[in-house]
Amino acid sequence: MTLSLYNTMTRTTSEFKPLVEGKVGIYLCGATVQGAPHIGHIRSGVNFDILRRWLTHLGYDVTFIRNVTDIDDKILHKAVHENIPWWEVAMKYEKAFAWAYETLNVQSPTYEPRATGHITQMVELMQTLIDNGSAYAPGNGDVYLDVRALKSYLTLSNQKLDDLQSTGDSEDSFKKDPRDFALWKAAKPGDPSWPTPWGAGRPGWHLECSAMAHAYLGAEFDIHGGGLDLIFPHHENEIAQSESAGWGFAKVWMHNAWVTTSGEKMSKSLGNSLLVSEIVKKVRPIELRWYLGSAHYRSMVEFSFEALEENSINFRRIEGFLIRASEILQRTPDISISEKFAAAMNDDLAVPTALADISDLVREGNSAITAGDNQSLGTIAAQVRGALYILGCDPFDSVFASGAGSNSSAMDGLVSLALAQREAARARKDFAAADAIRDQILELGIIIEDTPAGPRWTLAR
RNA sequence: GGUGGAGUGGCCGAGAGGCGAGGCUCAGGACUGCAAAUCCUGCCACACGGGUUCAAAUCCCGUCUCCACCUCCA
Repeated sequence: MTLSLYNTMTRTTSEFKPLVEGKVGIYLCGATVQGAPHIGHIRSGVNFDILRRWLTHLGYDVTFIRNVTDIDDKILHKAVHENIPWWEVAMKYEKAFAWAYETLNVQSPTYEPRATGHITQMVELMQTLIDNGSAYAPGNGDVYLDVRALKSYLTLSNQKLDDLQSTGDSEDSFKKDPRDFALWKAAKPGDPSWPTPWGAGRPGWHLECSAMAHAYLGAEFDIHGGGLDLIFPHHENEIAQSESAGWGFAKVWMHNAWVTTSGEKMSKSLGNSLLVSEIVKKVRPIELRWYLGSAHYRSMVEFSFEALEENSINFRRIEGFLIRASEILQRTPDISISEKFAAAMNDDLAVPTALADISDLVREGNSAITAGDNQSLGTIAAQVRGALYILGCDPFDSVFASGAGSNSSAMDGLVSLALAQREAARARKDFAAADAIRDQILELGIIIEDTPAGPRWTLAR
Protein backbone atom coordinates (compact mmCIF):
# COMPACT_ATOMS: atom_id res chain seq x y z
CA MET A 1 0.00 0.00 0.00
CA THR A 2 1.53 3.24 -1.10
CA LEU A 3 0.64 6.87 -0.65
CA SER A 4 -1.30 8.63 -3.38
CA LEU A 5 -1.71 12.39 -3.47
CA TYR A 6 -3.80 14.73 -5.56
CA ASN A 7 -1.65 17.02 -7.65
CA THR A 8 -3.22 20.32 -8.64
CA MET A 9 -0.86 20.46 -11.61
CA THR A 10 -2.16 17.26 -13.18
CA ARG A 11 -5.63 17.38 -11.59
CA THR A 12 -5.26 13.72 -10.76
CA THR A 13 -4.40 11.55 -7.79
CA SER A 14 -1.33 9.47 -8.33
CA GLU A 15 1.28 7.53 -6.44
CA PHE A 16 3.73 9.67 -4.55
CA LYS A 17 7.35 9.02 -5.41
CA PRO A 18 9.95 11.15 -3.67
CA LEU A 19 12.84 12.54 -5.68
CA VAL A 20 15.27 10.99 -3.23
CA GLU A 21 14.42 7.62 -1.74
CA GLY A 22 13.32 7.97 1.87
CA LYS A 23 13.29 11.75 1.92
CA VAL A 24 10.57 14.34 1.32
CA GLY A 25 10.98 18.08 0.91
CA ILE A 26 7.89 20.23 1.46
CA TYR A 27 7.51 23.95 1.00
CA LEU A 28 4.38 25.49 2.45
CA CYS A 29 3.46 29.11 1.85
CA GLY A 30 3.16 30.49 5.34
CA ALA A 31 1.70 33.67 6.67
CA THR A 32 2.10 37.23 5.63
CA VAL A 33 2.37 38.60 9.13
CA GLN A 34 0.08 41.57 8.82
CA GLY A 35 -2.65 40.48 11.24
CA ALA A 36 -3.61 37.87 13.82
CA PRO A 37 -4.34 34.37 12.53
CA HIS A 38 -7.91 33.35 11.88
CA ILE A 39 -9.07 29.76 11.60
CA GLY A 40 -8.65 29.78 7.84
CA HIS A 41 -4.94 30.47 8.16
CA ILE A 42 -4.54 27.83 10.77
CA ARG A 43 -6.47 25.25 8.78
CA SER A 44 -3.72 25.32 6.21
CA GLY A 45 -1.19 24.77 8.96
CA VAL A 46 -3.21 21.89 10.40
CA ASN A 47 -3.83 20.19 7.04
CA PHE A 48 -0.18 20.20 6.09
CA ASP A 49 0.80 19.18 9.61
CA ILE A 50 -1.30 16.05 9.14
CA LEU A 51 0.44 15.41 5.82
CA ARG A 52 3.79 15.81 7.49
CA ARG A 53 2.90 13.50 10.38
CA TRP A 54 1.67 10.88 7.94
CA LEU A 55 4.79 11.07 5.79
CA THR A 56 6.89 10.78 8.92
CA HIS A 57 4.86 7.76 10.03
CA LEU A 58 5.51 6.16 6.63
CA GLY A 59 9.18 6.43 7.41
CA TYR A 60 10.17 9.44 5.35
CA ASP A 61 12.76 11.91 6.54
CA VAL A 62 10.71 15.07 6.03
CA THR A 63 12.18 18.53 5.56
CA PHE A 64 9.32 20.92 6.09
CA ILE A 65 9.74 24.58 5.17
CA ARG A 66 7.12 27.15 6.05
CA ASN A 67 8.11 30.73 5.34
CA VAL A 68 7.20 33.98 6.99
CA THR A 69 6.53 36.92 4.69
CA ASP A 70 7.64 39.75 6.90
CA ILE A 71 7.75 42.56 4.36
CA ASP A 72 4.83 43.61 2.16
CA ASP A 73 2.46 46.47 1.39
CA LYS A 74 -0.03 45.67 4.11
CA ILE A 75 2.62 45.45 6.79
CA LEU A 76 3.89 48.87 5.74
CA HIS A 77 0.39 50.32 5.73
CA LYS A 78 -0.27 48.93 9.17
CA ALA A 79 2.98 50.37 10.46
CA VAL A 80 1.97 53.82 9.25
CA HIS A 81 -1.52 53.41 10.62
CA GLU A 82 -0.35 52.27 14.06
CA ASN A 83 2.63 54.60 14.02
CA ILE A 84 5.13 51.87 14.85
CA PRO A 85 8.07 50.49 12.86
CA TRP A 86 7.20 47.94 10.20
CA TRP A 87 9.35 45.31 11.86
CA GLU A 88 7.35 45.69 15.05
CA VAL A 89 4.17 44.91 13.10
CA ALA A 90 5.80 41.88 11.50
CA MET A 91 7.19 40.49 14.74
CA LYS A 92 3.98 41.08 16.64
CA TYR A 93 1.96 38.99 14.22
CA GLU A 94 4.68 36.45 13.63
CA LYS A 95 4.47 35.75 17.35
CA ALA A 96 0.67 35.59 17.14
CA PHE A 97 0.97 32.95 14.44
CA ALA A 98 3.59 31.05 16.37
CA TRP A 99 1.28 31.00 19.39
CA ALA A 100 -1.62 29.73 17.30
CA TYR A 101 0.46 26.98 15.69
CA GLU A 102 1.75 25.87 19.06
CA THR A 103 -1.66 26.01 20.71
CA LEU A 104 -3.10 23.80 18.00
CA ASN A 105 -0.21 21.35 18.17
CA VAL A 106 1.15 22.14 14.69
CA GLN A 107 4.70 20.85 14.66
CA SER A 108 7.40 23.41 14.21
CA PRO A 109 8.80 23.51 10.66
CA THR A 110 12.28 22.18 10.04
CA TYR A 111 13.20 25.69 8.97
CA GLU A 112 11.05 28.80 9.07
CA PRO A 113 12.76 31.38 6.85
CA ARG A 114 11.82 35.04 6.83
CA ALA A 115 11.70 36.90 3.54
CA THR A 116 13.88 39.73 4.80
CA GLY A 117 16.61 37.26 5.64
CA HIS A 118 16.94 36.09 2.03
CA ILE A 119 17.37 39.29 0.03
CA THR A 120 20.74 38.05 -1.22
CA GLN A 121 19.21 34.92 -2.71
CA MET A 122 16.46 37.02 -4.31
CA VAL A 123 18.97 39.39 -5.92
CA GLU A 124 20.91 36.41 -7.25
CA LEU A 125 17.73 34.95 -8.72
CA MET A 126 16.86 38.26 -10.38
CA GLN A 127 20.35 38.52 -11.80
CA THR A 128 19.98 35.07 -13.34
CA LEU A 129 16.62 35.99 -14.81
CA ILE A 130 17.84 39.28 -16.24
CA ASP A 131 20.98 37.68 -17.64
CA ASN A 132 19.03 35.05 -19.52
CA GLY A 133 16.44 37.48 -20.80
CA SER A 134 13.51 36.33 -18.71
CA ALA A 135 13.26 39.52 -16.70
CA TYR A 136 14.03 43.18 -17.25
CA ALA A 137 14.73 46.27 -15.24
CA PRO A 138 13.16 49.21 -17.06
CA GLY A 139 15.13 51.74 -15.08
CA ASN A 140 12.56 52.94 -12.59
CA GLY A 141 13.91 50.64 -9.90
CA ASP A 142 11.34 47.91 -10.50
CA VAL A 143 12.23 44.55 -11.95
CA TYR A 144 9.60 42.64 -13.93
CA LEU A 145 9.27 39.15 -15.28
CA ASP A 146 8.56 39.15 -19.01
CA VAL A 147 5.58 36.80 -19.25
CA ARG A 148 5.61 36.83 -23.05
CA ALA A 149 9.12 35.37 -22.99
CA LEU A 150 7.98 32.33 -21.04
CA LYS A 151 7.89 28.93 -22.72
CA SER A 152 4.81 28.10 -20.69
CA TYR A 153 2.71 29.98 -18.20
CA LEU A 154 -0.51 29.43 -16.22
CA THR A 155 -0.13 25.67 -16.34
CA LEU A 156 -1.30 25.27 -12.76
CA SER A 157 -4.50 27.29 -13.05
CA ASN A 158 -5.05 26.04 -16.60
CA GLN A 159 -5.80 29.46 -17.97
CA LYS A 160 -4.79 31.31 -21.10
CA LEU A 161 -2.89 34.54 -20.85
CA ASP A 162 -5.35 36.29 -23.14
CA ASP A 163 -8.31 35.23 -21.03
CA LEU A 164 -7.09 37.03 -17.98
CA GLN A 165 -9.13 40.08 -17.13
CA SER A 166 -7.10 43.20 -17.65
CA THR A 167 -6.11 44.96 -14.49
CA GLY A 168 -6.93 48.42 -15.72
CA ASP A 169 -3.79 49.58 -14.00
CA SER A 170 -2.58 52.74 -15.66
CA GLU A 171 0.57 53.15 -13.59
CA ASP A 172 2.30 50.24 -15.23
CA SER A 173 3.78 52.20 -18.08
CA PHE A 174 7.18 50.65 -17.43
CA LYS A 175 5.88 47.16 -18.11
CA LYS A 176 6.30 45.65 -21.55
CA ASP A 177 3.03 43.86 -21.02
CA PRO A 178 0.42 44.73 -18.40
CA ARG A 179 0.50 41.13 -17.20
CA ASP A 180 4.21 41.21 -16.39
CA PHE A 181 4.59 40.98 -12.64
CA ALA A 182 7.02 42.66 -10.30
CA LEU A 183 9.94 40.68 -8.94
CA TRP A 184 11.21 43.74 -7.17
CA LYS A 185 9.55 46.99 -6.22
CA ALA A 186 11.43 50.29 -6.26
CA ALA A 187 11.71 52.02 -2.92
CA LYS A 188 9.24 54.73 -2.12
CA PRO A 189 10.23 57.52 0.25
CA GLY A 190 10.03 56.35 3.84
CA ASP A 191 9.72 52.68 2.96
CA PRO A 192 12.34 50.14 3.95
CA SER A 193 14.65 49.16 1.11
CA TRP A 194 17.60 47.01 0.21
CA PRO A 195 20.23 47.86 -2.42
CA THR A 196 20.36 46.02 -5.75
CA PRO A 197 22.17 46.62 -9.05
CA TRP A 198 18.88 48.01 -10.40
CA GLY A 199 18.14 50.33 -7.55
CA ALA A 200 17.05 50.16 -3.93
CA GLY A 201 13.73 48.56 -3.19
CA ARG A 202 11.98 45.60 -1.65
CA PRO A 203 11.02 42.15 -2.84
CA GLY A 204 7.83 41.23 -4.60
CA TRP A 205 5.84 38.53 -2.89
CA HIS A 206 6.33 35.81 -5.49
CA LEU A 207 10.09 36.18 -5.70
CA GLU A 208 10.48 35.46 -2.00
CA CYS A 209 9.04 31.99 -2.12
CA SER A 210 11.04 30.91 -5.17
CA ALA A 211 14.27 32.09 -3.57
CA MET A 212 13.58 30.54 -0.18
CA ALA A 213 12.35 27.22 -1.55
CA HIS A 214 15.52 27.02 -3.62
CA ALA A 215 17.72 27.96 -0.69
CA TYR A 216 16.43 25.18 1.57
CA LEU A 217 15.15 22.50 -0.78
CA GLY A 218 17.20 22.97 -3.92
CA ALA A 219 16.32 23.37 -7.58
CA GLU A 220 13.59 20.77 -7.38
CA PHE A 221 11.67 19.30 -4.50
CA ASP A 222 8.72 17.07 -3.78
CA ILE A 223 5.71 19.01 -2.53
CA HIS A 224 4.63 22.63 -2.60
CA GLY A 225 1.56 23.52 -0.58
CA GLY A 226 -0.68 26.44 0.14
CA GLY A 227 -4.24 27.69 0.10
CA LEU A 228 -6.44 27.37 -2.94
CA ASP A 229 -6.32 31.08 -3.65
CA LEU A 230 -2.56 31.01 -4.07
CA ILE A 231 -2.78 29.00 -7.29
CA PHE A 232 -3.09 32.20 -9.24
CA PRO A 233 -1.16 34.40 -9.26
CA HIS A 234 1.26 33.41 -6.53
CA HIS A 235 2.12 29.86 -7.45
CA GLU A 236 1.94 30.46 -11.19
CA ASN A 237 4.46 33.21 -10.76
CA GLU A 238 6.68 31.12 -8.55
CA ILE A 239 6.71 28.50 -11.29
CA ALA A 240 7.41 31.10 -13.97
CA GLN A 241 10.37 32.54 -12.07
CA SER A 242 11.82 29.24 -11.01
CA GLU A 243 11.50 27.51 -14.36
CA SER A 244 12.97 30.54 -16.09
CA ALA A 245 15.94 30.18 -13.77
CA GLY A 246 16.30 26.60 -14.95
CA TRP A 247 15.00 24.97 -11.80
CA GLY A 248 12.75 21.93 -11.84
CA PHE A 249 10.84 23.29 -8.84
CA ALA A 250 7.91 21.46 -7.22
CA LYS A 251 6.81 18.00 -8.39
CA VAL A 252 3.48 17.90 -6.56
CA TRP A 253 1.22 20.86 -5.84
CA MET A 254 -1.23 20.54 -2.98
CA HIS A 255 -3.86 23.10 -2.07
CA ASN A 256 -6.13 23.21 0.92
CA ALA A 257 -9.68 24.54 0.61
CA TRP A 258 -11.32 27.34 2.51
CA VAL A 259 -12.98 27.84 5.76
CA THR A 260 -16.09 29.79 4.86
CA THR A 261 -18.74 31.53 6.86
CA SER A 262 -22.27 31.87 5.52
CA GLY A 263 -21.08 30.32 2.30
CA GLU A 264 -18.48 33.00 1.74
CA LYS A 265 -14.76 32.86 1.93
CA MET A 266 -13.33 34.34 5.08
CA SER A 267 -11.13 37.29 4.52
CA LYS A 268 -9.83 40.32 6.25
CA SER A 269 -11.56 42.60 3.80
CA LEU A 270 -14.94 41.08 4.66
CA GLY A 271 -14.30 41.73 8.31
CA ASN A 272 -15.72 38.38 9.36
CA SER A 273 -12.51 36.84 10.49
CA LEU A 274 -12.71 34.33 13.27
CA LEU A 275 -9.52 34.62 15.21
CA VAL A 276 -7.95 31.52 16.68
CA SER A 277 -7.46 33.40 19.93
CA GLU A 278 -11.21 34.02 20.18
CA ILE A 279 -12.37 30.53 19.29
CA VAL A 280 -10.17 28.77 21.81
CA LYS A 281 -12.03 30.71 24.49
CA LYS A 282 -15.14 28.77 23.48
CA VAL A 283 -13.76 25.29 22.79
CA ARG A 284 -10.56 23.60 23.80
CA PRO A 285 -7.69 23.90 21.30
CA ILE A 286 -7.73 20.15 20.74
CA GLU A 287 -11.39 20.41 19.74
CA LEU A 288 -10.73 23.25 17.32
CA ARG A 289 -7.93 21.23 15.77
CA TRP A 290 -10.22 18.22 15.49
CA TYR A 291 -12.82 20.37 13.74
CA LEU A 292 -10.35 21.82 11.26
CA GLY A 293 -8.54 18.57 10.66
CA SER A 294 -11.46 16.18 10.37
CA ALA A 295 -12.75 17.53 7.06
CA HIS A 296 -10.93 16.53 3.91
CA TYR A 297 -8.26 19.11 3.13
CA ARG A 298 -9.68 19.75 -0.35
CA SER A 299 -13.23 20.23 0.94
CA MET A 300 -14.61 23.56 1.98
CA VAL A 301 -15.42 23.84 5.67
CA GLU A 302 -18.52 25.88 6.32
CA PHE A 303 -17.82 27.26 9.76
CA SER A 304 -20.51 27.57 12.37
CA PHE A 305 -20.39 27.36 16.11
CA GLU A 306 -23.11 24.70 15.93
CA ALA A 307 -20.97 22.53 13.70
CA LEU A 308 -17.95 23.18 15.89
CA GLU A 309 -19.86 22.11 18.99
CA GLU A 310 -21.23 19.01 17.27
CA ASN A 311 -17.73 18.04 16.21
CA SER A 312 -16.50 18.60 19.73
CA ILE A 313 -19.15 16.23 21.09
CA ASN A 314 -17.95 13.64 18.60
CA PHE A 315 -14.38 14.17 19.73
CA ARG A 316 -15.25 13.92 23.41
CA ARG A 317 -16.84 10.56 22.75
CA ILE A 318 -13.55 9.30 21.33
CA GLU A 319 -11.50 11.01 24.00
CA GLY A 320 -13.78 9.63 26.72
CA PHE A 321 -13.21 6.14 25.43
CA LEU A 322 -9.43 6.57 25.53
CA ILE A 323 -9.50 7.94 29.05
CA ARG A 324 -11.73 5.10 30.26
CA ALA A 325 -9.47 2.62 28.53
CA SER A 326 -6.39 4.07 30.20
CA GLU A 327 -8.12 3.85 33.59
CA ILE A 328 -9.06 0.24 33.06
CA LEU A 329 -5.69 -0.74 31.61
CA GLN A 330 -3.95 1.39 34.22
CA ARG A 331 -1.58 2.76 31.61
CA THR A 332 -1.58 5.13 28.68
CA PRO A 333 -2.55 3.24 25.52
CA ASP A 334 0.20 2.59 22.98
CA ILE A 335 0.24 4.23 19.59
CA SER A 336 -0.42 1.98 16.61
CA ILE A 337 -1.96 2.44 13.18
CA SER A 338 -4.82 0.27 11.98
CA GLU A 339 -4.84 -1.03 8.43
CA LYS A 340 -8.06 0.73 7.56
CA PHE A 341 -6.79 4.02 8.89
CA ALA A 342 -3.59 3.63 6.91
CA ALA A 343 -5.48 2.75 3.74
CA ALA A 344 -7.64 5.85 4.09
CA MET A 345 -4.72 8.15 4.78
CA ASN A 346 -2.79 6.71 1.86
CA ASP A 347 -5.68 7.67 -0.39
CA ASP A 348 -4.89 11.37 -0.59
CA LEU A 349 -5.30 11.81 3.17
CA ALA A 350 -8.94 10.70 3.24
CA VAL A 351 -9.42 11.74 6.84
CA PRO A 352 -13.25 11.48 6.77
CA THR A 353 -12.99 7.85 5.68
CA ALA A 354 -10.40 7.27 8.37
CA LEU A 355 -12.81 8.76 10.89
CA ALA A 356 -15.38 6.08 10.08
CA ASP A 357 -12.77 3.52 11.08
CA ILE A 358 -12.11 5.37 14.32
CA SER A 359 -15.84 5.34 15.11
CA ASP A 360 -16.02 1.61 14.51
CA LEU A 361 -12.98 1.04 16.70
CA VAL A 362 -14.45 3.11 19.51
CA ARG A 363 -17.64 1.10 19.39
CA GLU A 364 -15.71 -2.18 19.47
CA GLY A 365 -13.55 -0.81 22.26
CA ASN A 366 -16.54 0.17 24.35
CA SER A 367 -17.98 -3.28 23.84
CA ALA A 368 -14.67 -4.77 24.95
CA ILE A 369 -14.90 -2.71 28.14
CA THR A 370 -18.37 -4.10 28.79
CA ALA A 371 -17.15 -7.61 28.08
CA GLY A 372 -14.10 -7.13 30.30
CA ASP A 373 -11.81 -8.08 27.41
CA ASN A 374 -8.73 -6.06 28.31
CA GLN A 375 -6.53 -7.62 25.68
CA SER A 376 -8.79 -6.47 22.85
CA LEU A 377 -9.24 -3.16 24.61
CA GLY A 378 -5.51 -2.56 24.66
CA THR A 379 -5.18 -3.27 20.95
CA ILE A 380 -8.16 -1.14 19.99
CA ALA A 381 -7.25 1.77 22.26
CA ALA A 382 -3.77 1.84 20.74
CA GLN A 383 -5.23 2.08 17.25
CA VAL A 384 -7.58 4.85 18.28
CA ARG A 385 -4.79 6.75 19.94
CA GLY A 386 -2.54 6.21 16.93
CA ALA A 387 -5.15 7.71 14.63
CA LEU A 388 -5.58 10.71 16.90
CA TYR A 389 -1.82 11.14 17.08
CA ILE A 390 -1.58 11.41 13.29
CA LEU A 391 -4.41 13.94 13.31
CA GLY A 392 -2.55 15.88 15.98
CA CYS A 393 -5.34 15.35 18.51
CA ASP A 394 -3.83 12.88 20.94
CA PRO A 395 -5.43 13.74 24.29
CA PHE A 396 -2.38 12.31 26.07
CA ASP A 397 -0.07 14.72 24.26
CA SER A 398 1.55 17.08 26.73
CA VAL A 399 0.59 20.02 24.48
CA PHE A 400 -3.00 19.45 25.58
CA ALA A 401 -2.06 19.03 29.22
CA SER A 402 -5.29 20.63 30.41
CA GLY A 403 -7.11 17.66 28.95
CA ALA A 404 -6.87 14.06 30.04
CA GLY A 405 -5.25 12.92 33.21
CA SER A 406 -4.42 16.32 34.58
CA ASN A 407 -6.61 16.17 37.65
CA SER A 408 -4.50 16.98 40.64
CA SER A 409 -4.22 14.50 43.44
CA ALA A 410 -5.56 17.09 45.88
CA MET A 411 -8.67 17.48 43.79
CA ASP A 412 -8.96 13.76 43.30
CA GLY A 413 -8.82 13.34 47.05
CA LEU A 414 -11.54 15.90 47.67
CA VAL A 415 -13.86 14.46 45.06
CA SER A 416 -13.20 10.96 46.35
CA LEU A 417 -14.24 12.13 49.78
CA ALA A 418 -17.58 13.31 48.44
CA LEU A 419 -17.96 10.13 46.41
CA ALA A 420 -17.39 8.01 49.49
CA GLN A 421 -20.23 9.82 51.25
CA ARG A 422 -22.44 9.33 48.23
CA GLU A 423 -21.61 5.63 48.11
CA ALA A 424 -22.49 5.35 51.78
CA ALA A 425 -25.83 7.02 51.13
CA ARG A 426 -26.48 4.70 48.20
CA ALA A 427 -25.62 1.68 50.35
CA ARG A 428 -28.32 2.63 52.84
CA LYS A 429 -30.70 3.37 49.95
CA ASP A 430 -30.84 7.06 50.82
CA PHE A 431 -31.03 8.06 47.16
CA ALA A 432 -32.19 11.59 47.91
CA ALA A 433 -28.92 12.27 49.73
CA ALA A 434 -26.88 10.51 47.06
CA ASP A 435 -28.48 12.53 44.28
CA ALA A 436 -28.02 15.75 46.23
CA ILE A 437 -24.28 15.11 46.41
CA ARG A 438 -24.15 14.32 42.71
CA ASP A 439 -26.06 17.49 41.85
CA GLN A 440 -23.88 19.67 44.04
CA ILE A 441 -20.72 18.27 42.51
CA LEU A 442 -22.14 18.71 39.03
CA GLU A 443 -22.70 22.38 39.77
CA LEU A 444 -18.99 22.63 40.48
CA GLY A 445 -18.34 21.26 36.98
CA ILE A 446 -17.65 17.64 37.86
CA ILE A 447 -19.56 14.79 36.25
CA ILE A 448 -20.11 11.59 38.19
CA GLU A 449 -20.75 8.28 36.47
CA ASP A 450 -21.50 4.99 38.15
CA THR A 451 -19.73 2.09 36.52
CA PRO A 452 -19.60 -1.61 37.40
CA ALA A 453 -16.15 -0.87 38.85
CA GLY A 454 -17.49 1.93 41.01
CA PRO A 455 -18.05 5.62 40.51
CA ARG A 456 -15.70 7.70 38.34
CA TRP A 457 -15.54 11.42 37.87
CA THR A 458 -14.48 13.77 35.10
CA LEU A 459 -14.40 17.49 34.62
CA ALA A 460 -17.27 18.83 32.53
CA ARG A 461 -16.05 20.40 29.31
C1' G B 1 -16.07 36.32 -20.72
C1' G B 2 -12.17 32.48 -18.96
C1' U B 3 -10.80 28.60 -15.22
C1' G B 4 -12.19 25.35 -11.35
C1' G B 5 -15.48 23.29 -7.46
C1' A B 6 -20.24 22.02 -5.28
C1' G B 7 -25.77 20.40 -4.67
C1' U B 8 -26.72 13.42 -0.47
C1' G B 9 -31.76 12.26 4.89
C1' G B 10 -34.09 17.00 10.44
C1' C B 11 -28.57 18.76 10.62
C1' C B 12 -23.15 17.97 9.52
C1' G B 13 -20.77 15.21 6.18
C1' A B 14 -18.17 10.34 3.19
C1' G B 15 -18.64 7.43 -1.14
C1' A B 16 -17.98 7.47 -7.24
C1' G B 17 -21.74 1.53 -11.56
C1' G B 18 -24.56 -3.58 -7.71
C1' C B 19 -23.76 -4.68 -0.41
C1' G B 20 -27.44 2.56 2.54
C1' A B 21 -19.51 5.56 5.72
C1' G B 22 -19.72 7.92 10.12
C1' G B 23 -21.36 11.60 13.59
C1' C B 24 -25.27 14.78 15.74
C1' U B 25 -30.60 15.05 16.54
C1' C B 26 -35.14 12.24 17.21
C1' A B 27 -38.04 7.49 18.67
C1' G B 28 -37.75 2.77 21.11
C1' G B 29 -35.01 -1.09 23.81
C1' A B 30 -30.89 -3.17 27.11
C1' C B 31 -28.03 -1.72 31.47
C1' U B 32 -28.87 1.63 36.07
C1' G B 33 -32.18 2.83 42.55
C1' C B 34 -32.60 7.15 39.11
C1' A B 35 -29.12 9.19 35.98
C1' A B 36 -24.67 9.39 33.08
C1' A B 37 -21.72 6.58 29.98
C1' U B 38 -22.14 2.46 26.76
C1' C B 39 -24.44 -1.10 23.50
C1' C B 40 -28.67 -2.62 20.21
C1' U B 41 -32.85 -1.33 16.92
C1' G B 42 -35.55 2.15 14.11
C1' C B 43 -36.71 6.79 11.19
C1' C B 44 -35.24 9.87 7.33
C1' A B 45 -31.04 10.36 0.94
C1' C B 46 -28.61 11.24 -3.24
C1' A B 47 -30.82 19.36 -7.09
C1' C B 48 -34.16 18.68 -11.67
C1' G B 49 -35.30 16.38 -16.71
C1' G B 50 -33.78 12.85 -20.15
C1' G B 51 -30.38 8.81 -21.72
C1' U B 52 -26.77 4.40 -21.43
C1' U B 53 -26.96 -0.31 -18.53
C1' C B 54 -29.39 -6.51 -16.26
C1' A B 55 -28.14 -2.58 -12.51
C1' A B 56 -26.95 4.77 -11.83
C1' A B 57 -26.14 8.95 -5.98
C1' U B 58 -21.98 7.22 -9.14
C1' C B 59 -21.37 7.21 -16.44
C1' C B 60 -23.49 10.50 -20.71
C1' C B 61 -26.59 14.86 -22.45
C1' G B 62 -29.38 19.02 -20.97
C1' U B 63 -31.36 22.41 -17.10
C1' C B 64 -31.40 25.06 -12.45
C1' U B 65 -28.95 26.83 -8.10
C1' C B 66 -24.64 28.05 -5.21
C1' C B 67 -19.36 29.03 -4.47
C1' A B 68 -14.21 30.18 -5.61
C1' C B 69 -10.09 32.27 -8.71
C1' C B 70 -8.92 35.78 -12.95
C1' U B 71 -2.59 40.39 -9.91
C1' C B 72 -4.56 41.76 -1.38
C1' C B 73 -5.57 36.60 0.17
C1' A B 74 -4.45 30.23 3.94
